[in-house]
Amino acid sequence: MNTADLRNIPLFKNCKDVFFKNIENDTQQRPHDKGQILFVHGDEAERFYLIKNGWVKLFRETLDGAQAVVDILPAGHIFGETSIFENDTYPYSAEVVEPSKIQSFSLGQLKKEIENNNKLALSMLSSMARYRRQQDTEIEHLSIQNASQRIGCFLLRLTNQDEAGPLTIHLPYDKTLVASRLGIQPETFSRALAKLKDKTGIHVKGATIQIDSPNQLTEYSCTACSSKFPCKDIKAVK
Amino acid sequence: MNTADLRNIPLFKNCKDVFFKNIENDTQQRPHDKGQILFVHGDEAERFYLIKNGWVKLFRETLDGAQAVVDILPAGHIFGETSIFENDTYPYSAEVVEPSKIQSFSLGQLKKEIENNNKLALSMLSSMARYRRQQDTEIEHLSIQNASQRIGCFLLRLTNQDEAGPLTIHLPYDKTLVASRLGIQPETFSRALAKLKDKTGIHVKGATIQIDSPNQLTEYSCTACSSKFPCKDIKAVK
DNA sequence: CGAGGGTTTGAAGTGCATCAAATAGTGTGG
DNA sequence: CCACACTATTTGATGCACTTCAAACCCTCG
Repeated sequence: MNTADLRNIPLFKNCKDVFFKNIENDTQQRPHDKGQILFVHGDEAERFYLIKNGWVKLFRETLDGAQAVVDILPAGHIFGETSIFENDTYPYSAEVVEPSKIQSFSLGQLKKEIENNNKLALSMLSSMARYRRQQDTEIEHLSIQNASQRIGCFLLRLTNQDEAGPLTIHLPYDKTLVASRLGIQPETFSRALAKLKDKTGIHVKGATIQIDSPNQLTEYSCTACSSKFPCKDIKAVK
Repeated sequence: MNTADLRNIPLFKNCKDVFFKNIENDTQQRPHDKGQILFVHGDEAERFYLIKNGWVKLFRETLDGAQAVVDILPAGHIFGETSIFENDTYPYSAEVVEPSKIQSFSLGQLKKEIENNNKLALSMLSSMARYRRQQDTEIEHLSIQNASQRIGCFLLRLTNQDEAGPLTIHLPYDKTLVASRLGIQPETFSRALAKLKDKTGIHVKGATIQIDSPNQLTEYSCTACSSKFPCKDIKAVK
């Protein structure tokens, strides 16, 4: 895969060359190691980021050290861009979870463009609405689904949600990370996945999971969700 | 209190008289009884709503009957307006929980205005960003705070968050509703509130709660939250 | 091969849900 | 103003789900 480009982000589909020229004028790109913190929740925000390749975890942390994972993003995604509506502070912390190449851009430029380009403002509204839909669903899942159902739901959203027949998927990142993404402890994740195996006949071998009957999985998980499957809006990896 | 008016909604602060004239051209208002359903998640959305007085619960429901409360809104709030970014379907159901007067407006008019008035688009972006902040916090609370901490947090967000001394508040609606709002069962709510009483020295008498030491409450609840108190952004009743 | 991280398993404890029933509170009609 | 009906809230008893702590296992990679 080629590295990601700002021009391919749906959010910017209505932006003209001038915008890209301007914003690329003030850009930085560098490789980051696993574990590196890009910024911390509450930091003053001057730049937004594009993942050229790798993975980035967005999270929030409490005083007593507990962590809530907001999202885990793959290449092609931007983050930190909403800070312009958050008093110019980052609404979460960002940590690189795989060796990654990450590019950053000026938030000021973006802000200027949004204020003058109604099309961009509308795109941003759409993208925030999509995010909102996902968060609403996330809240619902946290309060209604049990651990196994959440895992099942996550697996289904990793598929293209079209095929009825057997299919094989790979977890996009460590089980521990998947667990944190779903608000589950690693130990519980392991046990809950075993339970899911019992209930839905999936086969697990390391990070590879074979789903013989997607129906059985939707039966098990989507019963405890208000969205009807397929739910392409709320993919596990967007 | 007077009944709420569209012109006082922050979202519309940058709209001209023409807009209000147009939109008020196509308006309906009527009283609703407790328990009435205004629309259901997934319904085609043609109108958005303003609560003139009363209370409205927004929620989602799963196949097996479980319910996740999205929010509970007082007079002066609009809802359903984001449907224009959700394929013109409502992203939640709405139920009147107190006898209420509710006014509705054309989503088409709103959409037209947003597409032509960049100021309005920007206001909407701000308002969606605020919502997003609240949702992020909600997710964090659900996965990190225990029931008593969530209640404590809720109580604190009912206050004006300024005074250090003793203060008295009233629950804005039934304890059962508060419980559902916080994703807690009524029985658990009752017990968790009792526990909170022990831990923080608050006094509870019906819907009236006296907080002798707000500090003790923040100590107890805000330790398990990533936002620092005061957190006026994420009020319990907005 | 050995070190280290990721993953699983075991044992025990905690918190919340559930079901059932008692109690408090509110509004109604007599 | 009282008794009744109905709802909201509390209390008790029990079970299940998830967490925690500890230890074993497994896999990968130098």
